Amino acid sequence: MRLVIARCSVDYAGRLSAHLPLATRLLLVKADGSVLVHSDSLSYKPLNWMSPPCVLSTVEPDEEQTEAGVTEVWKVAHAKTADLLVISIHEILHDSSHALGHDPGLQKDGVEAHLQKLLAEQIELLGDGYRLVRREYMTAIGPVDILATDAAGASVAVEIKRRGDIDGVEQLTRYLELMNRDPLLAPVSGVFAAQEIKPQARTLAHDRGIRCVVLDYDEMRGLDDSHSRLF
Amino acid sequence: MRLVIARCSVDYAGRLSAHLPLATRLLLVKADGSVLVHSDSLSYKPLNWMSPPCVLSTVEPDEEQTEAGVTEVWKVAHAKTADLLVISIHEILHDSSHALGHDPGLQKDGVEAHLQKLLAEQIELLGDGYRLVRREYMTAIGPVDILATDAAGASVAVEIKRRGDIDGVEQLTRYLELMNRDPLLAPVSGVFAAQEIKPQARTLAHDRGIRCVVLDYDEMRGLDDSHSRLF
DNA sequence: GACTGGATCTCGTAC
DNA sequence: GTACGAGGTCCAGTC
Repeated sequence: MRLVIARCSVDYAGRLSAHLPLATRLLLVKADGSVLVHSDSLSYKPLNWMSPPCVLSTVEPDEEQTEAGVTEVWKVAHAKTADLLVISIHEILHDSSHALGHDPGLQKDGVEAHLQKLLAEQIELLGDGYRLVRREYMTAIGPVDILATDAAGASVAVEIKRRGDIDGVEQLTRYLELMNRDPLLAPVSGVFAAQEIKPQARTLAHDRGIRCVVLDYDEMRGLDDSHSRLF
Repeated sequence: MRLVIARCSVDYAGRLSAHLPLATRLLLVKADGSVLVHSDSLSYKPLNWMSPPCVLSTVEPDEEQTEAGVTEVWKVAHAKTADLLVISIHEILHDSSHALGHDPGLQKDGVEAHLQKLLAEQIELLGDGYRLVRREYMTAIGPVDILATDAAGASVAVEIKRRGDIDGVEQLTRYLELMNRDPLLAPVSGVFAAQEIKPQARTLAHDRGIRCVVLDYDEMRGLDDSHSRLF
């Protein structure tokens, strides 16, 4: 990764035309050749950029550009499309390169895993007297998201999805079939819990005697104190 | 703007939970307090970030963290929501700060200006015998995008929009009223040109005797050679 | 490979 | 302020 702080102007021609007047900015050249132009505010999104695969070439400024104060011109061309990013550099204030190595990448515990954790902690949301047996209860065909017991002590298998679709109902149905063959567990009833349940999924679930529960993620997060552990 | 290259792990808790295992990354702290975490590939989007308004505080690692090799912990808290980004730094390999000053921001010559330029160059798209008089033809209430003449030599005012909405038709109507009072120009007919024209706008335009022309941006760009000038 | 839908979407603009 | 639509959308999944 190469970090350059430079006074520069930038032109982009591709799906649109855009221009950045002369100012001091960060030029970020990544190992894959991609280039990002960042200003000192307005986070997240670069002012301008070129996505990989692309090729950076440095060329000498022509006479006109030299007179205008340009010392160096970067041309970043996309390898497949005609997109072109031209960075006209007037002055380089900082230039350093760094070997970062491979990045293992982002792990999104994401919403489904988080919902599972929250619901396990707030299992009483399913009804009075409900108690958690365990998360990720293992069966021969895979783990059930949550195994609980109701007020009468009967087993309840819970399948959690962010968006409740037919697939999720089918999945829960397979678990229920299998678990109901186990005399130690049977009878096992099913709960299909999701932030949003599609009408088709709801119909199918009801048809199979599976209860549907819509989860209010924000409210559950509000009740939860786990993210305060980071403080 | 502060640039830090560091071996670090990152945790985010907010609208979702996410974790970045220990690796070497770029930490970018902007003047507005926002923080971006970038890896050396996969351009454009940071691996993780915190948007302004937010507050960065540096805290000492606790005993457990120190034993794990953490030398410094950054906590970036959003000012309004409960979003929190925690960066556990194991080693700082580079650290520099730079005053960038204000950025004039991106000028999207964008599609409308580009369409205007292209249509001026390809004015015959409006019909055989059409000729360009000038772009940005000035009137008392503002510039008309394009003034042209048709095959008979009569004046034609062209309003160009990316998306043709009712507003654009109203705008062109005002220009036409004004220009038709000028005996040197009158009679002036109107053309409403856009990549996409909404049904309501089309109806209104036809009702006022204004012709609608849908522009094929890609095709016009294909005929154009101006963006090749950048090469 | 094309297609589809989600996103810590972001970013405008109209209302 | 909120609501709606577009984005150089990006991105990951599926067909």
